Amino acid sequence: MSDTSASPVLTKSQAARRDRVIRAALELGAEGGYDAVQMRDVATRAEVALGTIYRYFPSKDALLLAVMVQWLGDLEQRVTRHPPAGATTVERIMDVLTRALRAMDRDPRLTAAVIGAMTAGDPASVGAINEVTRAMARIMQSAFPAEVDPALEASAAKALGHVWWSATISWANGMGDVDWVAGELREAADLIAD
Amino acid sequence: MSDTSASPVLTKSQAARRDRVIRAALELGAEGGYDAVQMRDVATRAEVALGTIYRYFPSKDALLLAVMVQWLGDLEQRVTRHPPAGATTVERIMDVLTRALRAMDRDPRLTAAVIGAMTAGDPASVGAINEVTRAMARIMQSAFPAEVDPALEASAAKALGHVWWSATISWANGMGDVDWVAGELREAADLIAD
DNA sequence: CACCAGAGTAGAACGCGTTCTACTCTGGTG
DNA sequence: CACCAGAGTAGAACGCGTTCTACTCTGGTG
Repeated sequence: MSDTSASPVLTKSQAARRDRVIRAALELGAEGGYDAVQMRDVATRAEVALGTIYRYFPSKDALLLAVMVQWLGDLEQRVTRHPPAGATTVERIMDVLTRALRAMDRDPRLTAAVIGAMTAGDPASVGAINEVTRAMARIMQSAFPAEVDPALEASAAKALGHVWWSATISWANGMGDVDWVAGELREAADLIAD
Repeated sequence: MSDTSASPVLTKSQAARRDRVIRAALELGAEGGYDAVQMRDVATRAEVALGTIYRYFPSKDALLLAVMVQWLGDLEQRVTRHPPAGATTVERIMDVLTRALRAMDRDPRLTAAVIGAMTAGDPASVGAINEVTRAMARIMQSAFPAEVDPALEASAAKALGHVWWSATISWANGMGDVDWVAGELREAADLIAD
């Protein structure tokens, strides 16, 4: 699901190793942000040789992206289980986005680390980034009522996705807090969602 | 203009040195992108000691940001000299943005390098990033007719700025070409500009 | 069981951003 | 002119991502 390459199915102990590595990166990132995720430390904490990490992930950024993919998968599950609430489309959109924002705000250092990885332009990460983008779009679409013109809805979801993405990057770079991001999103949602 | 810190006014030879450094970074970036802008090479090409670069710019990213600030200053001047053309607001917006896009497309490696620097989350760069954002907003506002409600106009310009920024980052990361960015922008502009 | 491919390990090595050291040059002040 | 602060220089050194080397372990096949 998160592996676009022809992954030859991991053995149980391999999957466990991969998970340990992701968790170690996640913990270090939550504690100290991007710079604190040092590959030597990840290796130590995951009880794995440094070289082994590179067997599973082509780079530090790819590893952090894997963290994000897992995180987004969790969010999507939650949204599926608890569909967005609200009378108007704008309210429902804001409900979904606010949930995502809250989750990000819980581990700001980690989120910033992951966003940094996504925007670093590592060619090896393009696949993972696409996956993230699509997941975000799916999550957002669940906020639109069923009877809206699909083309228009896709446009609106895409535009809002851009606003989301841009504002989140700014936030990760230290300008404005979560409320600012929410404000930008609401302003755009008012403008766009008829 | 680009220095928020209390810069004690550069001497002529200092300004020249600073310019040589920026130009060297610009050239290397245009030739080979972010990775090709190596500080040792910048120093050599600018005929300056490695340490001297760090007297002017706190980091590689800050240096690349200075490149972008200069670039945007140029764009703003051009737009002021040749105001955006077009009968409708959407057309005028697209005119401005297309000009910026063309300029970016002329040096894709450099642009990607600069975008990479902007999204790297270096705290020392926040000032420069704010400056870039404001310049972009100013440039965009020149495309709106004078009689529009200023609050609405500001919202629209901000939202479009987000779309611009997000799409450009995606482009810099290798997904979609300039036409894709233009498409995303037009779609959003149609949606937003009444 | 004997064997082998290839996954994992410890740790050295490399590359490039950044910092530091020891020195020289420059341009303003008495 | 004598002097000094601090800007500039050459190059060593450091830190961390990434790669490489030489070796061991593991789990599947005859």
